[in-house]
Amino acid sequence: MSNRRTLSARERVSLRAVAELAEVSVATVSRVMSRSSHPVADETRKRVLAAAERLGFQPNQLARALVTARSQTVGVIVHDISDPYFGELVKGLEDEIRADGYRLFVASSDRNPARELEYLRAFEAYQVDALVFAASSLEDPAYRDEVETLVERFESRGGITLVLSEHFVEGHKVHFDNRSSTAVAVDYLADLGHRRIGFIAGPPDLTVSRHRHQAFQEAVEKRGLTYDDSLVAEGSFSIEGGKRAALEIVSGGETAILASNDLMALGASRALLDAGHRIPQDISVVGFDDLPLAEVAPVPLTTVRVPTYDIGREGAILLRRALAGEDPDDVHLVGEIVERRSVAAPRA
Amino acid sequence: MSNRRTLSARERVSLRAVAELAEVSVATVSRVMSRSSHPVADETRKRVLAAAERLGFQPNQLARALVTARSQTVGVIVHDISDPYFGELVKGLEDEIRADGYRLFVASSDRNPARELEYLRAFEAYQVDALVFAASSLEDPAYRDEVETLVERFESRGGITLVLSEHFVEGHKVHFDNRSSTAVAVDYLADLGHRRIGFIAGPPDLTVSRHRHQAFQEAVEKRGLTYDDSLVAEGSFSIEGGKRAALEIVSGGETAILASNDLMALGASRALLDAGHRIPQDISVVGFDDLPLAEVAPVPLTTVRVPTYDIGREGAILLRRALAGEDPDDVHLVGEIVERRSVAAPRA
DNA sequence: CTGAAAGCGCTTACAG
DNA sequence: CTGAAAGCGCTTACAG
Repeated sequence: MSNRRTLSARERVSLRAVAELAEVSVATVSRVMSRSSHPVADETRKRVLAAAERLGFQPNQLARALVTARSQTVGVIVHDISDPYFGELVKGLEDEIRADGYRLFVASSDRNPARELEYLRAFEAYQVDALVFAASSLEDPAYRDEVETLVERFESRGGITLVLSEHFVEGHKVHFDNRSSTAVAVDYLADLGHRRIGFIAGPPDLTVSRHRHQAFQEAVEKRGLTYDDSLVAEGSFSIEGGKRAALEIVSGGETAILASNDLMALGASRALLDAGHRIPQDISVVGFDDLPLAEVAPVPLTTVRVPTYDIGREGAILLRRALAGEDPDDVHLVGEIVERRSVAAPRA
Repeated sequence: MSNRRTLSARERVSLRAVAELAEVSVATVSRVMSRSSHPVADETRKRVLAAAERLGFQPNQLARALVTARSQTVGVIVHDISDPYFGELVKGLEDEIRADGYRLFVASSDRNPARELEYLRAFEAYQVDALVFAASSLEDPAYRDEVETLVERFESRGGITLVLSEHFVEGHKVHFDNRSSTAVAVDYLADLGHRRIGFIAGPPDLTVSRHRHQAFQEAVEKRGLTYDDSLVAEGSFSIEGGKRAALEIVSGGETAILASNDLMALGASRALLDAGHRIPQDISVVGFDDLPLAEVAPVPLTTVRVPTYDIGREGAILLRRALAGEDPDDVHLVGEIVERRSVAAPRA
């Protein structure tokens, strides 16, 4: 470690070095190293490859990107990479796009408009080939204007945008229908006989929170069930928030709680159990996402399955096609209830 | 979306465009935009800034990186970004290094040597300023040779390497002492009176698995407790693996199980409970990591706390200093038991 | 304080 | 099939 500085003078091996060793021009080396379709004599190719091998030549992607205007990178915005939901999604994206030689910048906005904008600008500066909005948009007018300007400029230069969340940005999109999926959960509970259902909402400044919340209210009213403010609390999409929200709601005499993500459902389950309520005998809990962890919840969690990995994966497939100049159709993915043990019919 | 192609001809706005509008040379524009210390007249600076603003100029980082040989990017290798452990670590890294203007490439090796090598080469090609090994090394001789060659070359060109895991690579390092932390867990259980302790190991081809496993054996023997093969099973660091392993072990009459990560401890807890064992009355379970989810486990999990976020964060601080040309000392972080409800003294 | 020029490491018409 | 040359968008001695 100590000699790092002294060695730092040793130079990079460039096309030129390879060219000199192979006794050909840099143009020729470039052609063989970049797998250009331009013809190169077999014998020449061999010499070049040997020289490259010998010198441990690695083409500089920065230089290549600068001239081709293709960086082979994509920038993805998530809310929080430590949230397993986003980890799963990014994994799906990466697993699929990797083979095409694309590398991923990943950035957590922390749901902070300024921070998200900063990252978006950085992505632009690094000339990413695609922008991926894995994070739902923030409900902030100034932010909205800036994002739209930026995306427009980005696309006008040939950039692709891919939307994997509830977002106002228009681009290629993997749709997950939060509204109908929320309704599915409400119907499921209503069919079981629940009449008073509590709801734990996500952060109010997120589009996805608003959609799930509205869908909840609509579904509940459509079924003729009670909807009032005492039945809903905000849980910030976090474990802690879920705990707080559950305790806030639980006094209202409801027989079930629908949390708008699993993290909150997990927190709610823990808090409810610790407060002496039995799940599902006293109260049912339903989550949203179906994280791998939902199965090892305090009570195995019945939840709405969001095909998170596939959202990433299908997104990558869209991306590949769009990057290749095609105009692929958007894809639509749906949720479904996965029944575990946190739900039962209300006691008579 | 439909007009993306037709617009793609519109050109990027470059230094030159700004220079023309401001009626100065590109050198001058460069100086003001890059906050160079080279003097620029106030009046000139104002004109440049105005022109840049008007054109929506974003300096091209690729070009800048090519000439400065500083890309302001860092490449981080994790095993699996959907594993909350790595998500947490990357978050710590990002939160801290972001302010310095560095962007993160993140890549999941999937514990596949070929894939990890592919990413490492890509990072080199993109001229990242630093390589971060968040993932423990793989126990594969050919891989080891290649990684060492690659890292040596990388460092010889002035690159920084940062190790945040059990790894053979030498570089700046945040040490987490897996051995002593494992011993702490064993001692904790032994002090409670446990004599037969089961162990769920991680994938055998990972250095960190081997270290924790060896430390377990040593600690157990030091305490004069039983160690034999029937007490250990491999659980691949996953929930599913933890389930399988727990069921495999549980017949051996042990009174406690130590899982070498929380994911496996969670799976084990679920499987044990479902098989009719009570935790901790019949059997105690101890995890390793203290994921945020450990608290919302089937039984709130007693576990060894690994300061994951801080490993990332402290790593970023080291990185910042190393990148600035200093030679910061490595940092050492320690584990501790966090007591929840999955452990009790064995029944008499 | 300002600018002309060389150069970072590539790719790609163009000419032969 | 091969190469000389221009150029991608920047930075930075060097000269004035």
